[in-house]
Amino acid sequence: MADQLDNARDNFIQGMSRISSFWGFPRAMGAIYGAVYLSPTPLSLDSIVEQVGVTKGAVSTNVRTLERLGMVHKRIQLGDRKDYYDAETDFWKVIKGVLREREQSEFDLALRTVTDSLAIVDAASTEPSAQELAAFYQERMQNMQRFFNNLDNIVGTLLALDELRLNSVQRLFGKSNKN
Amino acid sequence: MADQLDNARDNFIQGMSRISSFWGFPRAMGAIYGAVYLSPTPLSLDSIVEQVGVTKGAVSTNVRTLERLGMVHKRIQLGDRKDYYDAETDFWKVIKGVLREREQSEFDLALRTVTDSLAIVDAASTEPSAQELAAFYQERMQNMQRFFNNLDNIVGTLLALDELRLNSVQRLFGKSNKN
DNA sequence: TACTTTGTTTAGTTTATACTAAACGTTATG
DNA sequence: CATAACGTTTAGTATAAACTAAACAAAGTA
Repeated sequence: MADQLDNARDNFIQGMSRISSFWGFPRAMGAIYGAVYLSPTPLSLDSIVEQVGVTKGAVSTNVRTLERLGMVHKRIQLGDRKDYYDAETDFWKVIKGVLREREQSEFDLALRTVTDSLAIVDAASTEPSAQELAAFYQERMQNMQRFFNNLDNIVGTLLALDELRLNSVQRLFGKSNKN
Repeated sequence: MADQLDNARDNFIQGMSRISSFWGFPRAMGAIYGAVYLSPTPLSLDSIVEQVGVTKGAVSTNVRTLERLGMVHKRIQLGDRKDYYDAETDFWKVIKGVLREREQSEFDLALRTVTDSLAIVDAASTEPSAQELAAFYQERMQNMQRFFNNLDNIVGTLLALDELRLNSVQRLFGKSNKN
């Protein structure tokens, strides 16, 4: 029966919203993705409002970030002023989108923080009185800096490879989610 | 001069607290790790309070979760009632700890959510009227389920390999952060 | 031109949560 | 036994962020 399916869909949407919130995104964002993901046809903004149960404003902003992350795609239809959205079903792409976002925004800010602090230590390291402490700070900070650099390179490489359609992650782990 | 070093340390601590908050952890947690990480000797709870500038209660709770994640280690000294903490400096271990925490807690809850929804659909799939929609739901949900399973296996494998001291990630990408 | 229909923006409210302040339990010590 | 030294717990507060409600802009239509 159809209400059973609705039941399943609601349950799924609720789960997605929980996962979303767990990974630091708004609850509504996951819910919206869940609704779009379970729709056979692209959904209009109002349909999403209806299915998810949040206001138009919330859907508007959240669907925009979803599109920026590449998790949904806007489909415009000729002669129809509404915007329709369907879901990205390649989850590696989804992860890639999230990684890219975080990479750019605050990922190398971590690096910059460490580099800045290190520069301050370097400037003070000539003073003999606190020399051993300065050396210790330098060692620790350099270790962290190295690590962040490595991580940055790894992520950057993965993204770049994927850009070349080689899709390294799938190669590494066996792509069992192609559709 | 020493206040220059203090300056560098404060800057570093502040940066760590920002990174922490960005990844969904309390700000104080990152700050505490930063303070401990930059200390040549294990720090008592009160020293942390002094350096970070939050209350004892906050340090108490945050340092406990830090220890659960394996990011700091408690060092007790004979004849001293205070607890001392030093930092885990192997950042792969740190990541491993965070991954393990998230893996256990809410990671397979995601899986369970999808599985549950799928079960509901399966139960309703005998009804002929909504058959094609049910089939669509099944396909989508199964795809996601497969993906989560793969991801779970990958993470589990990496953790298990690391458990065997093979430290697969370092092998894969070249370990330049050994100390 | 006036009126709909769509999506966006904004001001205000709600909510979750990290943190503070202080009480508390426990164990040592005079 | 009383007091002190630690760490934990709890009740309350502050704050950040997501969401609501409503005004708004844009662009088509009568």
